[in-house]
Amino acid sequence: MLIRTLHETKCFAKMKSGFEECEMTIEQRLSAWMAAAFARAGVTEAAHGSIGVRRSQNEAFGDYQCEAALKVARALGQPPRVLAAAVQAQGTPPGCEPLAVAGPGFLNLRLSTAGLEEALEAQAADERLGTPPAGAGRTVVLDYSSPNVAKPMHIGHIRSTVIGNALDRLFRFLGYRVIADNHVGDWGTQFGLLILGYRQFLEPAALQADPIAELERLYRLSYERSRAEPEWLAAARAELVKLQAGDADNLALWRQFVAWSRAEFQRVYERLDVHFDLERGESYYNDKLPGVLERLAAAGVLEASEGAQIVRLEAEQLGVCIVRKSDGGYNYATTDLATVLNRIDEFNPTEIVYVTDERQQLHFNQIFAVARRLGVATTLRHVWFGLMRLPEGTFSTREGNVIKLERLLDEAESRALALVQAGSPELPAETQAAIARAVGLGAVKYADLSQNPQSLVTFTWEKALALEGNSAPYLQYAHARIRAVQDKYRERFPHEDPARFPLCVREPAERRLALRLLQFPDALLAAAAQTRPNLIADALYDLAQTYSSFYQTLPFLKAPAGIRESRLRLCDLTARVLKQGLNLLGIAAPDRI
RNA sequence: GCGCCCGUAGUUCAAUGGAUAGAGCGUCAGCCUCCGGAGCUGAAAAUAUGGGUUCGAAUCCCGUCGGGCGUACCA
Repeated sequence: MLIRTLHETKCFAKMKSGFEECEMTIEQRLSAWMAAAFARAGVTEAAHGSIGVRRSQNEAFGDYQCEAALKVARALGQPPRVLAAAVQAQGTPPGCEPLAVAGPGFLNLRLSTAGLEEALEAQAADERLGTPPAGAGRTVVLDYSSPNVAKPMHIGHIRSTVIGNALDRLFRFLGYRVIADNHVGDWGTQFGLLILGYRQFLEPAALQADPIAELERLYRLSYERSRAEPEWLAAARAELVKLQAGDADNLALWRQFVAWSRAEFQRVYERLDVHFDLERGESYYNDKLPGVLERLAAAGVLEASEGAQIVRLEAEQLGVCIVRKSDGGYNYATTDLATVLNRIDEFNPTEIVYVTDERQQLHFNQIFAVARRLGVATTLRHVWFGLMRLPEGTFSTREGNVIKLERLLDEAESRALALVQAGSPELPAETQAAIARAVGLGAVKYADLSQNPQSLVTFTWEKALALEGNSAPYLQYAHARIRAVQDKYRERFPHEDPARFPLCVREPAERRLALRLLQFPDALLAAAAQTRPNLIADALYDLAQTYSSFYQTLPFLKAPAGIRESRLRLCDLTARVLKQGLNLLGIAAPDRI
């Protein structure tokens, strides 16, 4: 598991004595207290399972709630409210008001004003905004994006890239050592067709203008012909065999294809602000494939069937996994196994995480099962996401209904630019363009990251480019507005420093904001544990909404001295959380938009 | 056929088995003498369907209907 269980986290926090306050989130601290209180009342986690608190959905029920009394009452033969009352009698958690027993047996917790203020001061003083180093000492290899050579990156690629990159940033922030690897599809049967197509149909002018578009066209032509002419297909296979045997001409051509593609990918990654530690394509593992077969044979799991070499996985309901084709060639299962083994040897990771679409579930389940047969103990996880499709159906290179990723980004930027020009005509054009890039790109990324990765998404321009409501620009706007307030404060009170004043949380709007701020670290832990960046997006949107309401309700600059500074500090902390959260999603938060 | 996933307001999405199912867009009604209206406040509006488990189900189990994906040599 990426994130330890709550119990383990508690132990971890205790080991680092002296830092307890910073090593645990509010929710973890209250959960630990609650588990101890239940233990004193005779109910242990060992006997009854994990006991903790969760944030309340409804503020009428306090800030946090515990429903453990309801869950274990039956096993104890006690009415839940009696048990809850017994826990209530154990005392009051630090920083809280006395426990309340409510409804059928809920225990409701409300942070005291002093407790809230103290926790907020600690968060404000912490560069990491109160986030525990949950990944310290752990290594994760993160495999994402992985486009195919000779094909343009289209909007179907954005999910793996953007979701994977958000997880990448999140894990790093949590203290993991992350090895982000772009497992580019640069080897395989498509190259036979491509080489043949290149020799037959190439238009040099088109190649010069846009190499990838031309390669894609060549591939499509060659593919179509292969379906009609068996001889063409056979010729393509022959070119592939030559390539794999190291034929100099074919190898040179292949290298050129890869180079063109990589240049194009790189251009997109730069725009997306996505960076990898490794970009090992499938070809990297080419010479390691025979070794995989040897290991499988040595483990006694290899079997011949219909001319192919397979591993039977019927026991796991996973069918059979072909590791060597009947023509002697290796396939992607072999490559992925070699990749697993290589990553373990080289990086000794705690776990390896793959971010791909849902269609590869069976494939990875097979790979993981075979790896276990080879004695691999490393945690292997497939984080899959739903396909992206168009209203009229699935993308298909052959049908030519793909939308290039770069076109989407261009469109996003130009729409954002129009807004910036209208809203901030006084800014220099260069600044406007930079803001438009941040806003447009943010909108595109956020559209993907703000929903559950596993849901199937239907692409629409309207949704992908939303600039208001639950969108990145809304968050960026909230952030920029805070920076403007701070500027104005410095202008009017040049000799004051808000940091010298305590935070006070008195008004309901302040209290709500304070709670949202303190819940940010828990959202990060949940997002990592569930590998769902949308939990970060949800928390940020909730925070920004709460902030906007706070902003409308209470005066800052016109508030009495002291209150004024406290509110400025709340603004500052909100801006920091928004900026950090957006950064984890790969979205910039400019000071002006 | 078998396997995986999904059906939530008009629409696009939320909701770690918990209390009154939340948002965006759209619709309707309000809010700029004040710190940025890309904003705020309010209203109408939803768990496909039938059973079951549970103190409690959108969530877990079974059936039905509807949709997506996969299912031996593409990756």
